[in-house]
Amino acid sequence: MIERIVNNFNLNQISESGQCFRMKKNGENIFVIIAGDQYLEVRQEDERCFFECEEAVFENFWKGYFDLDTDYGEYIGQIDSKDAYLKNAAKHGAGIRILRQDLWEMIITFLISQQNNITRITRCIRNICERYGEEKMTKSGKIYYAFPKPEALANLERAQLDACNLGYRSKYVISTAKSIVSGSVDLKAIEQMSYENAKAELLKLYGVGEKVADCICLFGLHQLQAFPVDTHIRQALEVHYPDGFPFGLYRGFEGVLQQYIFYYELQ
DNA sequence: CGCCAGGGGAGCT
DNA sequence: AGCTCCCCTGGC
Repeated sequence: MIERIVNNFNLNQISESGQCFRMKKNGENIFVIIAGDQYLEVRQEDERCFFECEEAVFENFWKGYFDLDTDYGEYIGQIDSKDAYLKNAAKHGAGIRILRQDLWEMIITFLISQQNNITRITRCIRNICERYGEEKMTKSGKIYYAFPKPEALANLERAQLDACNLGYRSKYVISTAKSIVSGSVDLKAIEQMSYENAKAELLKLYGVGEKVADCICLFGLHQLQAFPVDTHIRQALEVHYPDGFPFGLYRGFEGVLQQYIFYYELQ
């Protein structure tokens, strides 16, 4: 078990901020997170965090996954002192971090998220993992399921994904999986691209529009300048920034502020 | 180019 | 029963 003191890190807020749908609260301060083929339990007591894993796995995977080497206070400190709304939003969600999640998982996750709610998105993801992801076992004998590989989804019939509760999003997932498997869209290449180029490439995928592409850039590529605009964000910006959001003040970490606003508006 | 119906329900009040 | 859901595609 690894013990760490971390500032500006709150698993409750991260799990509620709607960026990760494979993080489950499992008791008062205990969270289970599945990422790729890894399984982790974390217990959090304010700034004290207890990660149930080996040192090497923590150093090589989870530390990066939770973005623990980044000081989010640096971002919050740069907020315009005259902007009371944004300051309050950041204060309210100061424990949020932008996780470094897998690109492929984020593509499918945010295809499913469109015109959908958190409860159902979580259920959809669980369904496809349990049916089409590889079954794994922890050292203590707990069964869990990895995220299905592109090949596993590309060969499905629409009805099989309909049964996972995806609705009309089934055809997007199958078509996108086919594009990845065939190599017409190259994920390894996208990981090396600038934000603009990566986004343009993602927009080639059937079912990926402006908003979903930005979510993928932010959560799957850690492109912090991506600023996904959904109906809630649009409304919030119209109310609090009638003359436009001051993107120029926050170059390079716009997406972090987007998360603070999104989480703030959620409450 | 702008507009908007339709997709297929399920979750929440 | 009605409204919403971190929308995108395709047709006009």
